[in-house]
Amino acid sequence: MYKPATIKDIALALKLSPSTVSRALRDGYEISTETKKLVMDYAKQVNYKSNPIALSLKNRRSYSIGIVVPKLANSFFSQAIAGIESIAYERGYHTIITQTHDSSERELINVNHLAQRSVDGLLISMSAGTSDYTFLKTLHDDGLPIVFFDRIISEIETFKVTSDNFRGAYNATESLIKAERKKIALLSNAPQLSITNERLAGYMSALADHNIPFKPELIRNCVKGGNDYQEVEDAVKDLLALADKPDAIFISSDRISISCIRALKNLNFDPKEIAIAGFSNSDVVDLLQPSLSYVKQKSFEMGQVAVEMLLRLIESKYPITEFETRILDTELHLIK
Amino acid sequence: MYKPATIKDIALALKLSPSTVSRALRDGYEISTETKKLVMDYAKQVNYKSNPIALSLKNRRSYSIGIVVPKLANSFFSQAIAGIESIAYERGYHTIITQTHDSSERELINVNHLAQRSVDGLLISMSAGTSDYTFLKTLHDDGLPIVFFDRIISEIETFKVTSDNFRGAYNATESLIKAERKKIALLSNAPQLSITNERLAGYMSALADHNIPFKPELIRNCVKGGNDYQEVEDAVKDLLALADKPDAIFISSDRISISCIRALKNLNFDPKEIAIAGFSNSDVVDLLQPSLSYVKQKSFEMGQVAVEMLLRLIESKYPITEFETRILDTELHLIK
DNA sequence: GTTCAAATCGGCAACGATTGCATAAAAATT
DNA sequence: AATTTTTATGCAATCGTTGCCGATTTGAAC
Repeated sequence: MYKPATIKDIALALKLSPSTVSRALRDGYEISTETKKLVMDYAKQVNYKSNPIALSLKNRRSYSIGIVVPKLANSFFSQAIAGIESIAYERGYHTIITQTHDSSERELINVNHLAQRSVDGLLISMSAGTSDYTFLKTLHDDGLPIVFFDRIISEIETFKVTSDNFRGAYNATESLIKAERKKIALLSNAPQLSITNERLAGYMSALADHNIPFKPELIRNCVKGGNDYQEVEDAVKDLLALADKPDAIFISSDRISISCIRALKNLNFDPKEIAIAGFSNSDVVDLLQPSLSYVKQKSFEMGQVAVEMLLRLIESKYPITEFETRILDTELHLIK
Repeated sequence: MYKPATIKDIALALKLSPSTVSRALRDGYEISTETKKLVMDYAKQVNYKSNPIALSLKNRRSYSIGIVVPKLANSFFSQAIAGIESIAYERGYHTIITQTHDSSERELINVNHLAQRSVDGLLISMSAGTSDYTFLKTLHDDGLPIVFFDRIISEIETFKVTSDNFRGAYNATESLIKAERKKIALLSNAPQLSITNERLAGYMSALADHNIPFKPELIRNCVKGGNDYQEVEDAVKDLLALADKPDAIFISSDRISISCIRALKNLNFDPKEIAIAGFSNSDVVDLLQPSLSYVKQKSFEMGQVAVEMLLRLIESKYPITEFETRILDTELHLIK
């Protein structure tokens, strides 16, 4: 049975009271130098480490923050987490990472687990499956600091950070137009996500600005967000079977972009026939064949911004009522 | 300030004692039906959830397990984590994921944090940078259940699970030989890792079995394990500048495989001139150009096996002294 | 010699939940 | 009516730590 040394053990061994040991370890002014040395030496000897669980219980502060993302296998999120950690560690906080696999049940469980494990705050990017936010609203109303990133929601007023999805989608779509493409299809993500709608708006706006009529029949929603390859392949097959076949596809999500590339390869389509552009933060996107022009989000920076907002909330002495939503711009990488 | 409802709050509101409330909530046989209903209804009303921190403190059991991996952005590890979660959740355990970025300092901090947060056990795949295992040995000797997966060590006796790295490397190397390649270079990982040496042995054995002389000058160690692209590009450039230039490269690590592909592309090498085969669990490896024959590990299964071993350790009533090291076979995917 | 203050240290309580033991009240038995 | 049994509930300790108050000792000042 794993049982680390406690203050009581030290007190017993040294015939002191637990309070004295505690103060000696924290270098309290009321303890004599000899006692301090005695305690500290013995503590080192038995490898004493203060128990954060007991401290959490007493202080309701844990110096750890919870992270909830849909999928770690998604490069965007692992990059954002790296950004979060880079700041959090520096400021003395630990991170506890959980993933939901885009399931709202899992999300509910993970969030509650983190909240009850007394994390000091929560960084969350919403799952595609979630439409009921009351569990988050309850926690937030009870005073748990929460910051949303990337997949944000409007139902809760707090700090948020996301990408300029509108402009990213606009630019990518425009790049296809400038490459002489006229019939640009859209492979879209789950419709309840903020990013889905912003990207759709960017796509439509680019079409409008270039006097290309918007055709709803060129849009396919992949509600499983690329977690299900077959759904994407079916959508692609469907699009390419249209009488008025599209000559380009804009893909509004990372995982769907990958699946679309695979579908085009499996269906043996000529890359010249179909141009593709899409959102992707994959670190190998430049090595993929067929190749993809891609919109890259500033994932690492987004993680950093999010955690800085959260620490502001956590460490503020007075309740904060003025919130900000930061929008980070995106980078368009063209590939001929 | 975030402050969820406690048993005391309920007791006060209902004019009962905390003990009665506790027993009513756990459906104790000694509590009258009316009292139970009263308590349960009120608990639901104020959204009462038992505080796992308090329980951890009392029971020294948290029903959560700690996971320590080098890098989440590495597909192998995110797949293994998914495997771990698939079993852990089913058995009522939570997971706490941390990454070390292959830094042994970070590893030490994360492991200690998890141990003190009273996880019931630890699943760990070692960082490339670690050579001193005393911190783990101390925890293990103190009774903390630990299971190693993938990057295992021999210094601590416990359950372990890894891939058949020898055979994977052997088969991949042999496939290059069968494709008429005679001068096969090796891009290798950090030498203190178990997997590095096993894969090196497989490579050498395949050469020997086919009467190809082993040439040390064809081996390059990338000690940063592909975390540093430049290191890999330099190694590749160096190999291709040899007078007796290799006609194939076997790459013994996931991240290095990707970097090597990028290097070959950046250096504009003719794919026909250099055949490559390597370990990779990337989910887009089949879409990469130049293409790669790859050895895929059973990552998901490995996570499942590891967590099952850990739960055996955790839930065993008596100390376990007979340990097992499971070896999972690998899959070779050939690409012409 | 008396009073007071500083220097050290111990004891108690509390954080939230559980549980063995004791106790109270009500019901059943004699 | 007295006693036992059943039923329901409260008390106190526990986990590890720390804040607060009180106690003791020592020395100095008057």
